[in-house]
Amino acid sequence: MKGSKKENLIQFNKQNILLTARKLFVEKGVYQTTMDDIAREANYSKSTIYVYFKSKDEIYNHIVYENMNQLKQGLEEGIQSSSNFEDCYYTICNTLVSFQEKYPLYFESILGEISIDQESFEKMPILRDIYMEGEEINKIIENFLQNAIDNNYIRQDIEVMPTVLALWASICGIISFASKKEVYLQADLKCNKQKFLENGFGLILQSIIR
Amino acid sequence: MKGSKKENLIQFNKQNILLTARKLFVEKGVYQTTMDDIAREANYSKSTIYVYFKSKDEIYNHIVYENMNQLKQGLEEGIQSSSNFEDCYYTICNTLVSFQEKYPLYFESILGEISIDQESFEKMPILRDIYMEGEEINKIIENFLQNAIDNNYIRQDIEVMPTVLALWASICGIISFASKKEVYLQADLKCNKQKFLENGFGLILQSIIR
DNA sequence: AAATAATCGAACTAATAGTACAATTATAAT
DNA sequence: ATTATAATTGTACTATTAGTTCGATTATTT
Repeated sequence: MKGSKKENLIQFNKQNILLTARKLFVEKGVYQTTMDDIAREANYSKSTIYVYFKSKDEIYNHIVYENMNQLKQGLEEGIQSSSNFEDCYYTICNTLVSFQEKYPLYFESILGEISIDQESFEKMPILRDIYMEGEEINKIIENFLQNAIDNNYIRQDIEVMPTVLALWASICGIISFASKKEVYLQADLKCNKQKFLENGFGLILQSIIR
Repeated sequence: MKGSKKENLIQFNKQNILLTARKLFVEKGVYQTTMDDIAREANYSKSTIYVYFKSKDEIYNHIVYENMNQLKQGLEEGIQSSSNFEDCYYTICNTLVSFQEKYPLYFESILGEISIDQESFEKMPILRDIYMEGEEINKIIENFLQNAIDNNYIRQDIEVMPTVLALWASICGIISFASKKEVYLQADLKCNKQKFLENGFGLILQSIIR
């Protein structure tokens, strides 16, 4: 079944639609992009769009999934190419920053407005993929932290999993804030985004370091 | 002008509408609540609703403002009734948690999806009030941190303002995460929300403590 | 009682997600 | 080459809802 000519065509069409949606979502915003827009721009009729995707939401979530996958790869590569603990920590942070800058629309979604109940999974299977991709990203950070503990780079008294998630939540919180309040930081605080981020990441690092 | 019988009546009607909207937003969700719903439930005609508020968004933002005001008061009271630095820190955290639990719909908005440009302020004056209320909340946290530095409770090498905001962003990030992923924390991690929060707040505290 | 202001109601526009389905076109099988 | 099958299209449709319009009605003030 897979790899057949037919299956390939289906995937090709899906990708076409997703690419167009991606482009339009960035250009005009998700809400302002209509299904008619996507159909016109991708050169399909609206009916055909609905053959490939059940709803606009499903299109959106497919893009979220692709982005998560990309983020996961970015994290893996970044971690592998890092030489020491601190380097690795900042690489993870910066990968997240780059991701937020590249896909500001999707960053929040990736942080987890995603439901994890069976019913949603059945209604929209891509949600399960998103969930699983999230799990894998967690594991990556978990490994990083466990490694740091084993090698005595950081405090020995921490519980790995809750700390992984708290770290993740804090770092994402800081990135999200920096992005939303960039103008404010610059104007009222004379503190540019980059400096704010470095300061924030440094602070978080202090919380786990030996 | 203010305090006149007429002005009072206007305020009374506005409050009526806001209270109804508040109730319906919680009951059915913001998006699922229509202007017709609000009009019917509040016993005004739709036309009258539009006399008092220019749009649904304006209604929403008025509620956000009221909530921010409440949060500010909560923070002020909490801080005043705290006896020492750590107590105060956790009081601030818990005030935020309570707030998120009481108004989950509005928590994210309060963290700052609010624009701060002149144009938005002119189109919808309540946005300026929201902005200013945010500034005051910042000041409260700033005072708390400055105090702690002065009294040598925490590290002396900290730049106050960026740290205030990084703290705020981290704590809110953790709260937001805990709320969105409560089911996941419980099911997959056997870690209840309360424990996760305590752990997370403790971590953040480590980052500023002496 | 007349003038003014607030409110109402009901019909309207415009936008858009999603559907229905018959007509058309491309692809595959015989 | 012809037929059967599948994919695609176009068009018109439903349903929902934010926001508008405006003449009629009701309440308040003078």
